[in-house]
Amino acid sequence: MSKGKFYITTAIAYTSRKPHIGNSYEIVLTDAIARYKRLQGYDVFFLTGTDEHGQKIDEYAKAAGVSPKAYVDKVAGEIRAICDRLNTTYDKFIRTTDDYHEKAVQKIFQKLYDKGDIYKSEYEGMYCTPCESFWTPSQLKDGKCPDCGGEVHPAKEEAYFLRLSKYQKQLEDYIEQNENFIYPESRKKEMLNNFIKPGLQDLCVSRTSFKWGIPVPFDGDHVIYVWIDALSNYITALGYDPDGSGELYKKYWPADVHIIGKDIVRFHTIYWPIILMALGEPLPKQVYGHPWLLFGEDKMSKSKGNVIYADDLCDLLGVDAVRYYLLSEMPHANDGSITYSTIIERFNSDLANTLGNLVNRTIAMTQKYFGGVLPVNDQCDDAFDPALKDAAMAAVQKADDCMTTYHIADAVEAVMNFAKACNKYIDQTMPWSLAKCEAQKGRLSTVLYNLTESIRFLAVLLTPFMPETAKKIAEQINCDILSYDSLACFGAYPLNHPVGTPTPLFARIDAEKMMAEIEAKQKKAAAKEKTFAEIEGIAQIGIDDFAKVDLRVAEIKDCVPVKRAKKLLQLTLDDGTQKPRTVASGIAKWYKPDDLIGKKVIVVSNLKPAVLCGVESCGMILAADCSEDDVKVVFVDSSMPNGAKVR
RNA sequence: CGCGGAGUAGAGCAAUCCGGUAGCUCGUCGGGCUCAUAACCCGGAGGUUGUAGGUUCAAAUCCUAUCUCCGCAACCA
Repeated sequence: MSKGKFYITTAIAYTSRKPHIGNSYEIVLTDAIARYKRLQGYDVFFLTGTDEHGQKIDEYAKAAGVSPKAYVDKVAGEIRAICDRLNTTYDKFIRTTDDYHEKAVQKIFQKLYDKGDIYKSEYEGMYCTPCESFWTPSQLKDGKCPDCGGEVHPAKEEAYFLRLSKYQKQLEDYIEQNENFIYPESRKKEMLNNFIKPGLQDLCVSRTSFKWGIPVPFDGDHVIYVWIDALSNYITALGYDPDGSGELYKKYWPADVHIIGKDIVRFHTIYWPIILMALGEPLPKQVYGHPWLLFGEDKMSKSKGNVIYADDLCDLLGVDAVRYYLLSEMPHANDGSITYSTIIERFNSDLANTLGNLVNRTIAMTQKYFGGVLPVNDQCDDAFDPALKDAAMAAVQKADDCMTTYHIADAVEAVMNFAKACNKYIDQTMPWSLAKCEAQKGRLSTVLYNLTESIRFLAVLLTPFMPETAKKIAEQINCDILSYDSLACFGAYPLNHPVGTPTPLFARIDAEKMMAEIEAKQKKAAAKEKTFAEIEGIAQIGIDDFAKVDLRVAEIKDCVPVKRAKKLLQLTLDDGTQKPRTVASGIAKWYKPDDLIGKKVIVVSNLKPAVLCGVESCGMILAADCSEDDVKVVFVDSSMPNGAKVR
């Protein structure tokens, strides 16, 4: 029985590097919602994928010494593998380098251009010829180029713009008329007050500074702005085509909800709706900006070897435990945190003790007292029974309320609270005591039946969150009545029906032992990282490339903090020339001026000057990244003369 | 004074909009039970709600100041 269609998407993941566990939250969250909707009978289409264009990827690929395409193929593969490992049921995995997507995006761009909503204009500014850079009047320093201090002249560069201004009123009306469009509420105010009401400026939607993108169809010098490219995936994946869309598109668009991180709400609630309005297509019904998963103790960093990846965690604890943790630990509005000790704690207390033990003890008792088959009886009810049944029905209702507002953690909690109610029911009814008296057999049978039926409720309710566990529970109670509709009333579990064998669902974890293992693993990873990993994959250069870098010994004569900058120190160096050299360095966190004055360092003397927080920096001093959060300047012997060339 | 978020029991969070006995989970301590995975059930201890003022009969909640932490931006040449 279908309740209608439900189209749900994640943001597509940027293929800059392998995602850690925090990045994996979104796909699990979306999967839980998708599974829940399917369970309820919706015709669900669940889309995820990867965003593979842009300057950053171009740069990463260069650093790795491979082509952008080879780079994104590798990372997209890793991302997809993690989605699969997390047992997510996406219906389609789109890549923005897919041929059909690129073609459709070009058509979209063309259509908007033909319609006049994208227009060619000029990016105006002050141009510095030697630096090949544009500057706005406010960036200029005394009317000169802030980079080199040279003359600038007014110049124009052509670019394509999207007419956001035209749709401002229409967007504002849509947001105000559709209360739930931007969710949660707080983000809606943020968008309206900060961006829309002050007035939208037309958006520059093409780039000429790099090539790794989809070319503008009628102007090969430009590539399409990555956000136009990326956002379009929600419709190109369904076969949207300005000249006539496919069946999937007709069936599923508009999206019922876009699940995205809170940092990209702006793109999804301003640019995206306007693109759709310009195309004449309906707008998504809702955009949910979820919070981020942060890291409790230390910051994760490769060099410490403590980056938590979803697949490693799955190896350690099992997929469902990871899903359970992500879904139950993340608050609805605030950022959540993750540590190994909280994962283990939750695993033991919720999964092993509350849930696993409940299933185990119930089935064990059924086997022990009735050989696994509960005889039909006349349902000897007791005072505790209505409370249990009410709790079951309440859990279904509460979970549903929470799921529809995307309070996933609360929905999970509602289900686990019911498991606790079952444990309490066992203590109240004391089956072991009933078993001692033959006259109580009927009552005992009723109690165990109620428990088995309750466990069936749990199996169904847990399906969206822990699909494998739900399946295992169903097997142990030997029951395939698992539809959502079967929760309409208490008592669908068949009478006189054999249960399976009790097998622990989750083995308790010895926290100390596991922490020791993890630490050992991290040490190993950190050691490996320091010696090899950073060096592997770096593109090789020739001696002539190196010769371009001019390194000199210099003495730090003076050092002051830079105003308005947290990380910068301004150094004055004696590099052997007559002229003192000023260099800005981002080491304020680790060094005080007094630590540096009088010391000798190595300076890259022929680096193009740059202005940082108002300070003109001519060159840079060498320093080592000792770990993610520790930097040490390379000091050299004081006997080296200032200005000596280092090679 | 760049923008924003957050400071509540040992830990993680709720209550804050719209003032009215500060709740929940984990841990801890005590008790109970013995079907079960040292599990389960009950109870206790633990908080002058970051700090200082103010408004009020009454402040975690409203106002002012201040400190700290975290994102973003800027910036790590």
